[in-house]
This record gives sequence, structure tokens and C-alpha cells, in this order.
Amino acid sequence: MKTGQKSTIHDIARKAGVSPSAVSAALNGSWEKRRLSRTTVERILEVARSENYSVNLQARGLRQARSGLAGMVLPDHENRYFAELSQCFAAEAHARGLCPAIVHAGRDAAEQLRSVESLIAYAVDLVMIAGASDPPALAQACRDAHVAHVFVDHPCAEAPSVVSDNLSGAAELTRRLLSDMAPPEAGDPAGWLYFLGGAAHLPASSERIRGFRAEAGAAGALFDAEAQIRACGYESHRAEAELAALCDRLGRLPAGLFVNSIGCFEGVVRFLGGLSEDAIAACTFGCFDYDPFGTLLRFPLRMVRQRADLIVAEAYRQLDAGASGPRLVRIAPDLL
Amino acid sequence: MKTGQKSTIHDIARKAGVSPSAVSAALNGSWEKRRLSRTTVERILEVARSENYSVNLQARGLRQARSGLAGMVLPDHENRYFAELSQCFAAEAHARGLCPAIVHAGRDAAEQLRSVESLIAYAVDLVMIAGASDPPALAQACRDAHVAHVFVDHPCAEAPSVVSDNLSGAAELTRRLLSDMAPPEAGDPAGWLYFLGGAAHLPASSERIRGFRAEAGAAGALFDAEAQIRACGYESHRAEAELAALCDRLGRLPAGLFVNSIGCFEGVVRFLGGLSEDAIAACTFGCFDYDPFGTLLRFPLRMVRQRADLIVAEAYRQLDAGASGPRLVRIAPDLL
DNA sequence: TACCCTTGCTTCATCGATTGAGCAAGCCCC
DNA sequence: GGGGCTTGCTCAATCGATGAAGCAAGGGTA
Repeated sequence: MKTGQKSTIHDIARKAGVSPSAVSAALNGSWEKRRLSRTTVERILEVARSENYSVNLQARGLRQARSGLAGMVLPDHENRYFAELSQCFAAEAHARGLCPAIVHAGRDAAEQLRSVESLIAYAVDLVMIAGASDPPALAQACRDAHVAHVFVDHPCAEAPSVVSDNLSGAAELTRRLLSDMAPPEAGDPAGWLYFLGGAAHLPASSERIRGFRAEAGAAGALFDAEAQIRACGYESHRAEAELAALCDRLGRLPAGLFVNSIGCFEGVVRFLGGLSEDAIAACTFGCFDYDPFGTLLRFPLRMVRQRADLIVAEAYRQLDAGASGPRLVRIAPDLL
Repeated sequence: MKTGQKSTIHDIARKAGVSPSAVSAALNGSWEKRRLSRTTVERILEVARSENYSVNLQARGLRQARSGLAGMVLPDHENRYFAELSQCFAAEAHARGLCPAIVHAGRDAAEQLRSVESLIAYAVDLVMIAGASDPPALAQACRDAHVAHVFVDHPCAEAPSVVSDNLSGAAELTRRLLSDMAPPEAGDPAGWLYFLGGAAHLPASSERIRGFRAEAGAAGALFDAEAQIRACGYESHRAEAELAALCDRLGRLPAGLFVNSIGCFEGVVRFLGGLSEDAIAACTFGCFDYDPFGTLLRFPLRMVRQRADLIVAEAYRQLDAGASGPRLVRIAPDLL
């Protein structure tokens, strides 16, 4: 390596007095199958070590029509849940001897498609897609390229998908909140449980809303779905404004609040900043998401923690199974 | 693409009735230089589109001895600051037409080295390393491979590095906390300002401690450095225990607390959970790190926010400049 | 007519590793 | 001593894209 150039199997071959193919076999472990003698292999390895050789993975990948890269596309990392997903994804990729290539593609469908195509162009061995805006288009691109793919968080109707069990998670949280509250009565809207935040047209939110409806309905606590379910979007300030409007109508905080997502919850906490301890204590809070500071607030908070670890593990299992058709797996989240 | 195989420039060439090199030139934009006629190029592009062609980046990378990959190594993503770093890194890589390959390598030096070598084996065009445990070894590997590299968060003495200005950031936070507190007196340890958390042997913490010492010293508020500076590590439970011990000694919360890192702050908040409002109100809190929930706590908190965006931008600037020798740039953090 | 220049392509080597096919030497056995 | 087997390697094609060099046809010029 004094030459300043990376050494290749040809350099090693020359110095060891063998052919490049012998070097290749010695280095990648196929030497027994190729009947190289142990002494030759040791000589080669010795030279390789002294030359500080490292294989060119692009060349290998080109030859083998694979790359050893594991691709993941996700909107961003600011979200704790996505950060956890990517962390788990990378850990498992690593355990499989793959190199994780993680691309932040935002929420724009075209941008996500370009990211997936770019990963495909690198001949990634698999693709995991989180929070897809237009799942079918991405699935199509992967299918065309014969790349194993799986969706997480936001499912795809035409490909293997692994998501949190939003329905039962929401139902469970709802049940818990209702059991923590005084039994609501039809005539007293301030005593009801409200659902706040999220976008009803997205799968995750819609499932959570279904769970909320079903459970609240079963408990006789759903009096006016229109009023009780306020899917005002995911931005914190929208949630803040929505809650402010609600309090204005009710004359006080409602008895129970099911907040959909940690982002919305930030808005809620901001709003609560202006209220008295007593006013806050009269409300039971739940959030469908997790943040370590959630347990450290001045009021009790039930949180649903999505199991990024289990979701990613199951997603890899789907990839292993080679499934490419539609298949939706739901992973139960934890209630804290 | 009905064949089920990815099409190559050879396929396109055949269908367009030209040579593969003409296809290559047409597709990568060098056709004018190569004097292809516009009509031929258009025919080629038409065929390529209909074949749904996409270039094999491994082949291109092999030929050109580069990959179009931008590599980043970092310990993990659970930390908000690292998450932001990776986010900014990916955004800028993207803007440059590079594909970000982000590897979580943990804190283990050997593991980090393997990750860097792996990226090098993919012929990444640049490497950004955050939170390196053994910077010189990683720098060595990059230098040997002639790969542009830069360190962030944890600097390297032998390579370009960009870090937060921990010294002045800590000094500023210290000054602010002292101005928010009643002037401490030598005889009353409970009235002093304390520094909690971090590892004194790490560059970031040691700089922050220097900043704290200097500022507290200048303000005449450093009475017993040994007692006032408690770099008990980064884990939240260590900080919790340390604070508990301190309160035990003092008989109450100190008048001021400079918490080094958000993780430690979690421990602090946990401890505060057992105290009364009044006890907490008597203490002035600051944290060298940022979390959106920090502003939502029941007591005021000054936070120092590290500018991941500026750090990454400067790091890319160092890469562009082609510097490979030692060079340490400090980026001033924000005080909130 | 001979020469040069431009235009518009093609040919072929190349990047580095892999791998099926093949070859030479040595040994065994009848 | 000839056929067959094993051992231990080498040869050469291959993956797909690139680009330097070259070539043929046509136009212009002397």
C-alpha cells in the first residue's frame, strides 16, 4: 500500500505467485471447494494482510448481481418511532452481513419513488419502506426490479406489510382511559372522552379511530362521534388549536383525551401550560405514541408504545419468506 | 421488461440499432461531446424509456472508481442530536446527487472501524463520522483508502473535525443560570450552581466543564470545584443517583443545576418527580442539549441546542475543501 | 485527384472479483 | 504402461458501463 493505490486481487496474486482466481478463492472462503492447498491459502492471506487488502464490493456486487446493501426508505428521523425503526433495521442488516443504506425521502411520493429507484440501481438486496405516500408505485418499482421489499408503518395493499396493530392498540388505550375516568354521561359533553389528532384518510389513524369507536361504543361512551373524534392532522399547532376550541365549547378540559401521536401531544402540552393544576388533574390523558419524557410530566399519561423492534423483525421475516404478494401483519403495541 | 430481467445498455443498443457506447453517451449526457446526432439520441432515449431502463450504479461505480454513495457512521439514533445530524447529512448528500449510506456502529471502536472499512469497500465518495470512539484509527483507514473524511461531534486530532463550541456554549449557559439565581455565597453550598453528568475524559464534556469552570470562576461562584462538578457519566440513572446524593448532603435541591446532556436530564426529572412544587421552584435548571418537551415542563428550563444543521454544512465544506490534515472547527450552539 | 476535416458513429479495453471449465502432474491399480 | 482418479492450480468469460481510439462517409479545399 505504499503505492497509494488500493491493491486488488491481481496485485496480491503477483506478489504471492499465484493467479487472481486463487486469491479470490482464498479470500472469500471458497478455497476448499476449489481445492487450493492450505499452504497456498496461507501464503495468499499473509500477502493480503501485509498489503492491507480489502475487497472491492462494487466489483463483487457487479459480478454477483447483488450488492450486500440493505436499503431503507423513510420520511425522516425527527420522529422517535422512525428513528427506532431505522435503528432496528440497521442492527438486523448488520447481523446479516449487509450494509444498511438508509435514505430519508420525506413525504413526497415522487421523491420516495426516486429514492427507491436509486436503491434499486445500487442492486440492494432488499428494501424496507416506512411511511410510504404512494405504496403501489413503490411496490411496482421493486417488483419490476425483482428486489425483495416490505412495507412498514404504512402498509401496501399489494406487498408484504408490517404495521402496528393500531386497531387493538387504540381499543386498549380507549378502554384504559375509560376505566380511569368517571363514567361519561350522554348529557354532559365535558365528561366525555375525546380523540384528538391524526388524519382520518391515513391507514394508521383510520384504524385507531375504528378502535376508539368500537371500544367507546361498546362501553356506551360514544355519544356524538362527530364531536368526539377530532382528526385534525398531525401537526402540533393544529392539535393545540383544536383542543383550545374544544375547551372553549365545553367551558373546561374534557374528562378524557386520547391524543393520536406524540407530535399532537406536544401541542396539547403547550395548551396545558396555560391551565391550573386542578384543571389538568380533572382530565385523563392518553397518547398513541411514546416519549421518555411522557412519564415525567406533572400529570399521569398513558402511552402506547409501538414495537419497532418486533415490527422490523417481522418485516425481515417476510423478506426471508420471499413473499411478494399482499400480506398484512399487525404487531401489538405496548400500553404503558 | 417483460423478460423479467433488468435491461442493460446492451439491450437498449440492440433495440435502437446502435452500439452500447452510444447508449451510454446518450443516457449520461455526454452525447454532445461524443458527437452523437440529436435524432439518434432521441431514438435511444425513447427505447430506454419504453424498456424502463435504469443504470446499474455498481457497474458505473466500478468503472469510475467511485460509487455515488455518501457514507456516515454514527453510534445510534436514539439520541435526538445524532438523529438530527444524520437527517442533515442525508439531506445534503441528496442535494449533491449522492445516496446516503448511514451505518449505526454503536460505541465500540472495533465495530466502528469495521463499519468505516465496509463503507470504503463500497468506494463511498466521502465519509462523515460522528461520535468516534477511536478517531485516529478511523482517520488512518480513510487516509489509506484516499477517501475524503470528516469527524463531527467527537473530533479527531489528525483530520478535519467539526464540533459544537462546547466551551463557549457551556460558559454562556453558566452565565445565564448564575444571572437567574440569587448570588451564591461561599458559606452556603445549597446556594451554589452544580454541574451534573457527562464523562470528563471525553472532549465534549471536558470542554463544557472548562466553560463552566471559567465562567463560574469569573463570577466568583466557584467555591469547591470538586464538589460542584459531578461528571458522573451519561446514563440517566447515574445522574439521578448523583442528584439524590447531592440533595441528601445539602438537605435540599441546590440553587442551580447545569445538566450535561438530555439523557442525564431524564434522570433529573425522574428524581424531581418525588419533590414538591416549591422545592423545585427554588432551583434554576439548565441543560446542555435540546428536547421539545423541555419547554413543556412544569418549571423553566434553559437549554442549549447544538446546531446539527450548521455542523453538517461546515463538515461538507471541509470535505469540499479537500482538507485531510488536522483542523478543528467549532460551531456555536443556541441558548434557548 | 489528392488531401484534410468534420460528422457520427463503432470497437475494444477497462474497472475488480467471481466461477465454470480445463489442464498438468502425481498416484493407484490392474 | 495405460486408463482413471485426485490434487492443485490456471484460463478466460462474465457482470454492465465507460471512454479513448479509430474508422467510414461525406464535404470542402488546393
